[in-house]
Amino acid sequence: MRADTGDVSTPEWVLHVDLDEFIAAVEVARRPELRGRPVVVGGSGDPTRRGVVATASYAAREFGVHSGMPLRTAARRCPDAVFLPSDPAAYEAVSERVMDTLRAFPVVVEVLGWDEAFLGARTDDPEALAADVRRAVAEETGLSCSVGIGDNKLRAKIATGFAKPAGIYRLTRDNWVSVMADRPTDALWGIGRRTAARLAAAGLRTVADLARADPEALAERFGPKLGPWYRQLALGAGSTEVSSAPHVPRSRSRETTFEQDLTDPAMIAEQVVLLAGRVARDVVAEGRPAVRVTVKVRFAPFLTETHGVALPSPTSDAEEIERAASAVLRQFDLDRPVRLLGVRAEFAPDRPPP
DNA sequence: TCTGGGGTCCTAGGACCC
DNA sequence: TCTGGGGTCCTAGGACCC
Repeated sequence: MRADTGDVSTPEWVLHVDLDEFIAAVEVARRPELRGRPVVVGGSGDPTRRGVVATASYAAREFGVHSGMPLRTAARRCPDAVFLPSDPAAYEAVSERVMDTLRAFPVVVEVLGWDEAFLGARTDDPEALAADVRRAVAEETGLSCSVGIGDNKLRAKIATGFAKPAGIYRLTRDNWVSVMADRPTDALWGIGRRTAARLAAAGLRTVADLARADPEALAERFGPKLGPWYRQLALGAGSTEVSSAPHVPRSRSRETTFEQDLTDPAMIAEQVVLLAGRVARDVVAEGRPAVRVTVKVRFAPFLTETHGVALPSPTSDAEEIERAASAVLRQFDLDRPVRLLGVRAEFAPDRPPP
């Protein structure tokens, strides 16, 4: 086993641990007077400005406030909510403590984001392990989490939805059909609103419909990989490999939505250079050179275009990345107001072993 | 629902080559 | 020479996720 690949286990059980209302819970932990109140975290914390909800506390969700909703809408639905700005550094720090708590168990921990992880475990009693995990996380961090137990990652992940809040739920081949068959296809992890609508247009509304569909017809309609994969999701099939290997990023990006749309080309060009500079610092920190630079422009009202270039040679040099981004910007027709600018650097893909 | 920011992966079409 | 077919690479866009 090489140190940089981490542990890979093929476990008897996959547990999916997901913190309850994570970002809101972190904020409440440092402002105890907010406990039980509707709390909405996102953007600058000012609901009159552009931004969306990162996390709403359960009290705020009762008013119909949810992640991704514009802050303005959230304020309309729940005028008494406390609005707070996002503080990524704080969430990162708490997340680290949670993950360390999980790593203290005899399991393989695969981090999925700030507030989620898969655990690969060999145990006769996954419910007891899940309860121990919930207790340890609460003791070490004061936070509540929910745990999905599955015989693969897909089922564990979906199980967590049924466990929330503050619970434990087991979803395996034994109860997959009885629990999932009649649910809409977007109950599956990987099928969202748009794909669910396209599937419905093909007569496939439920998980059972999709499980019965012909893979070749799905490939024809949805693509050679995606079509058959959707059916595998409906069957509850998924990977059982849980890996603690550190994530190797494919790209780094920075983007900004402006409070007021930009129309002055000089100002747009200046912002692209600033974003490219931030990306270049991220590239240097990553320690691998960029091979491609892409610029994203979102025009008012909400039309997004991207253009990119392969760099002449891999580089981490800020001036080269800024120059590339500026050159790419010239590919756009900047004849409409711009609400968002973004710059992304891509790294070389992993080389296959010789 | 007037729609953030940071990512990943897949698809389709055109270019290019033999 | 009005014209095949397949493979691969590149690019833009879309969908999804947290």
